[in-house]
Formats: sequence, C-alpha cells, structure tokens
Amino acid sequence: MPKQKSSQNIEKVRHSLAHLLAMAVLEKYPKAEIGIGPTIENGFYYDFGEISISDTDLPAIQKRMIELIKQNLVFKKENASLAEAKKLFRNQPYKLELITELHKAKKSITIYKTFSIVKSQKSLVSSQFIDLCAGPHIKSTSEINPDAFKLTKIAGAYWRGSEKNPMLTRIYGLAFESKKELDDYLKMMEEAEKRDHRKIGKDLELFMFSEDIGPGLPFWLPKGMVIREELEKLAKEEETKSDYVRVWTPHIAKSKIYETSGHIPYYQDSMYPAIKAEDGDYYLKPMNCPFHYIIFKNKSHSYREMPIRIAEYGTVYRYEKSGELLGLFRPRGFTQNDAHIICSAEQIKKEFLGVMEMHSRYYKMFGIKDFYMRLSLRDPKNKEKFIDNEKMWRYSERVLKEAMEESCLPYEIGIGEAAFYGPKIDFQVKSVIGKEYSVSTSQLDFSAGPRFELTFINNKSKEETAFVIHRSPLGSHERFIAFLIEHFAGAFPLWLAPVQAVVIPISDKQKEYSASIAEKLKANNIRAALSDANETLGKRIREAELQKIPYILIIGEKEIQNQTINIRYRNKEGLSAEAKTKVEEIKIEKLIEKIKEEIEKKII
RNA sequence: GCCGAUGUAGUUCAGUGGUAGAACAUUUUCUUGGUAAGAAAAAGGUCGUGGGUUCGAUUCCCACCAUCGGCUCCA
Repeated sequence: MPKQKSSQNIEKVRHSLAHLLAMAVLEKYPKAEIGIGPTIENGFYYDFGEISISDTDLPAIQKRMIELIKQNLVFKKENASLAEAKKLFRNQPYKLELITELHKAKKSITIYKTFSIVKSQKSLVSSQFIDLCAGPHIKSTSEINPDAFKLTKIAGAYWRGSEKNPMLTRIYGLAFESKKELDDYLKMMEEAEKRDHRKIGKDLELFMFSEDIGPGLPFWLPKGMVIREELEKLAKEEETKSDYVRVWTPHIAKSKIYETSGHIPYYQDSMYPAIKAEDGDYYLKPMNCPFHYIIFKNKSHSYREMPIRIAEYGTVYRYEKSGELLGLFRPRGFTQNDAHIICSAEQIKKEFLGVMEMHSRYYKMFGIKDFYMRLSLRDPKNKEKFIDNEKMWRYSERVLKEAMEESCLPYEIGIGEAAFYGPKIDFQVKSVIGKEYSVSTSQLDFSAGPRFELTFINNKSKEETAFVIHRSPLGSHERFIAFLIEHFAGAFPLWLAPVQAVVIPISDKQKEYSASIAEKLKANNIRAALSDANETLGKRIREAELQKIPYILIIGEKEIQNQTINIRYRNKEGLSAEAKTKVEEIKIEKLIEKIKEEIEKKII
C-alpha cells in the first residue's frame, strides 16, 4: 500500500517539476512560448517555442527551480471558461490551440496556478505561474526533494509530434523521491553505456564505419564476421528443418518492380537514388520481397506444393534520413534474415504459428527473456497510410490475432503500427539503456498476391491468389548482433565467440608446447589463438579477459610435466571474486571434448 | 530531414591566437614472468573539410561533412 501511494506521488512530483521548469524558463526567457510538460518514465519534460538555449544554460535553470521549490509554492486547481482561458493564455499560441480543442471536444478547461504564501498573513498571494493542465499536482513544493531531480538534456521535438509542425525545444529532467534513487539511476545509465554496442564493437574489433565509404554502411571486421557466419549457419539449419528453400537474388533492379510493389510511391524518399543506365533506371534493392515473388513466378504451382518458403540472407539498402542513423541498429545497408512464405488463405494461421515457434526457439537459445510481442494493426482513423481494402484488413487482422492467441505468448496491440500492406507481429526487446526496439517482424501481406499475380492452381483446378508472410526472426545481422553485443556485454557464448580459446604460455620455454595445443584445438574446429607476445603473464591474461575470450588456457612447466592444461574461465558477471579466478587442470583430450560439446549444445 | 552538442595520434582524452601533449596501443631493447597492466627508448598528428577575420588560426567567425543526445521516420 505505501509503495503504491508513493509511486502515485512521484508522478505528481514529476508533473509539478515540469511546471516549475516552465516557470523558471519563463522568468529567464519571457518571450518563450510554452507547449506541454508531461511526466515520462523516470522524469518529465517541457517543450518551449521561441527560445534559444543550450545545455550550458541548464544548471542556471535548475538552480532557479530549487529556489522555487524552497519557497514552498502552492499548486491550486481552478476551472476556467473558454473566454477566461483564452484571455489568460493570449500570448501562448500552443496553449490557445489546446484550449480550442478542449472546447471543441466539450471537455472542461482546468488550470493550475502556482502561488507563494506569505507566512505572516497565512494567505495566498501573487499567482506566479498559470498553466493549462488537467493535473493532478502535489499540494506544495515542500513535497519535492530538491536533491532528487536533475535537468538532463535539451532536444528538439515537433509540436504534437508532427514533422509538419514547428520544432520546439524540449528540456528533459529526471526526478525521483530520493537523491539515492537519482544517483542509482545515473549510475545505472553509466553502466549501461559501457555495454553500448558501438563501444564494444570498437573495443572488440567487430565492425567499423568509414566516412570515405558513407554513413550507415557498416564494415564487418574478421571477429564480427565470425558472429555473422555463425548466425547464418544457425538460420540455414533451422530453416532447412522447417522446409524453407534458400535462394540468392541480385542487389539492383529496374524501377518497374518497385512500382509494382508500391514501394516507389510509399518509400522513394528512403531509397538510394536511381542508377541511370542505357536501358532505364536501376535501384539498389530496399527489400527482398519482389525478388522472391519473381522466383515463385518462375514456374506454375499446384496447391500440393504450397506453402512455398523462400529464404535468403538478403542485403538491402535504405537511404535512412541522416539523423535516424544509429550504429548497427539503424544502418543504411544491412543483411536480413529474410524469407517469404507464399501460402493459401487456409494456411496462414498455421504458417504464422510456425514462424512464432521459430522465434521462441531462437529467443530461448540466446537467453532472451525480456521481450514481448506487438500485434501491429492499422489505425482505422488514419487510413491513408494503409492500403485501402477494408475486407482484407479485417480478415488479416483477425487471423493474426487468432494465431497470436494460440501461440500463448504475451503480446500487446499497437494501433497504427502495421505495414502499409498488412498487419504484423513485432518482437520487441529493450536495449540495455532502456530503449525499446523491434528486433524482428513478421508480416501478413494480402496485397502482394494480387499486385504480383502470385497464384497457384487449387484442388478445383482454378487459379487462386496466394497470401505472403514476410518474416525475419533474426532481424538483420546488423540489428541482431547489435542487440546480442549489448545483451551479452560482449561476452558471447562459446559458440558465437570470435576467439573461443587462447593459449598462454607462462614463459618462452612453454611456447612450443603451447603452439601445439593451439594447433590441436584448431584441428578440432575450435577458434583458438596463441598469446605468446613478450609481455608478462598478468598482462596477457588481462588482454584475454578484456577480449572476453571464454577459455583462457595457461601452460607452465607443471602442465607440461602433467600433460594437462590449466583453464581460467572468462570472468562472468555476478560471480564471487573467488569463482571468477577459479582455475581447473584438465587433459587436452578432455578439454577438446568439453569445448566441442559446449559449442554443439550452444550453451549460453 | 529538424533542434542541440561534439570533432586534436590507431584508441581514450588534455591543451593553446605564435605551426601541439598524456595514457594505452604499435616498433625495438632489456626482462622469462603462475592467473587483470614489468622497464626503457623510438616512431606516430595538414588539430574533420573548405572559406573568412588576422602579421599569424588547431584556437575566433561562417558554411559543409561526420558522430552523439532527442524529435520525426523505419517497407
């Protein structure tokens, strides 16, 4: 009970802080226009127009907010008539817009006034700040802990989230009940930053970018390539088991195909511009779908062979807007774990369930527990974003919902999140820094069938139009590996580790024997390295630990005599100091057996 | 694309209106070390790119590019 109450209170505190922020900003920048100031996870923000500030101005604003808090200002709610409200906010265009809308929607207009109290008179005086607001708020700023909040950053944000509107300046703040919670949160974010895939990718030499090549175009370095290839191997195995067939398709194509697909009208802005050739315009492919349809159409199909599952690790290029690029999460060139299941209407549900089972297997394999699925439907109020086919939307959304229910996996519904050609199921995970994103997506497409004339002959000898399921359980190599890097903090499970074992001779005397051990490991398909540089043992162990190599094998005189190997296991988080440095002596044959088994079973 | 910030050696970062410095990494030498950094020396930079101001710009101003934090978008 008390916890519940306190969590409600912090919401009020955060909201009240947003008002104080607006108050402090208006004092310092009287011409500023105020937008909205809601609470968010861990804090609050407020949007301002007609203001020019940078993060160096934040400490002064925060200082003023603390002064305001210490004045024990009182929040008071009032109802206002349309005329009163319009008068109060006559210089605030954004507020006027909201007032007009509230009035139109026949909702009551409430305002919050912030007063200061003159102690001697015990009465309220001088309303210092008035905001259009539904509340609720705390009674007085004495409820705010001035040490438990912090203005963190400045960002641009479109008024009401639309690109068409002016861009306002958003000031973000964190707020908690105690200073300790704030400090803990800041500490946590600091720790999370250490797991950032961009940092680890550089430290472990997994991938890189080059300004000379172009933004958003990743290079896979030898160690990162190992992970890519392991994932690809996994996908091939799993897909073969599930009766997929594999293909390879070209990377450029004539424009006609994208006109048929509808991508040119919908997505031309985010495609690389055309390559001009004598016989017309060619585009880098932004998706693999039409190519797989063409393969399907290469011959006629009977209902007996349906469904047909065409798979490819397909490389695509999308000209994402410059500000949208984000390491491997949002590159411009990436390779998808793609496949298209072309099936009849009756087969949709079963195929979808199969796709979801495949997801579950993968997620279990990687130990991904913190995820949920989002059933993404169209927004019936915003139909222009979606293909106009009421009947098909209803049918598709119903089938997907049924499949979702039958899968027994937890899911949420995302209105307006559907693809333009059909509903989808996205697998949502959270990155270490708390950012949520879709790792993979499975979509039902009822428009590709008629558009591309994807048909098969049914059991009544009639031509029947097929449905398409787009699916990519492992997303793209880029996004999935970015996720795995953060998920494992760079300490990949043995089967994915770029270097699986490093052999470290204590001195030059054991160099030759150590080299022979490394060779033996390699002969058994174990990715092994020899660390025989002219450095101290401690340093070479440190380097192996920093490289997060799972098996560190130490060889000294004793090991040569006993014909054994001394294993130091990679430091694992959560282990006691003692367990971290646990060592074990083992015969080489037994070690190879152990490592091979661990790789085979993909132990995490 | 929009708002804000940043850009100095391979990496992480100091610093300055008078053509630059540390640590780690690299190379060489010494050291042969029993579980997370042994020592010394050397080499390494058109201070993101292009303009402008100035006797002189890496430093100040402008533009562009890239990256980062957000917004928008993500077939």
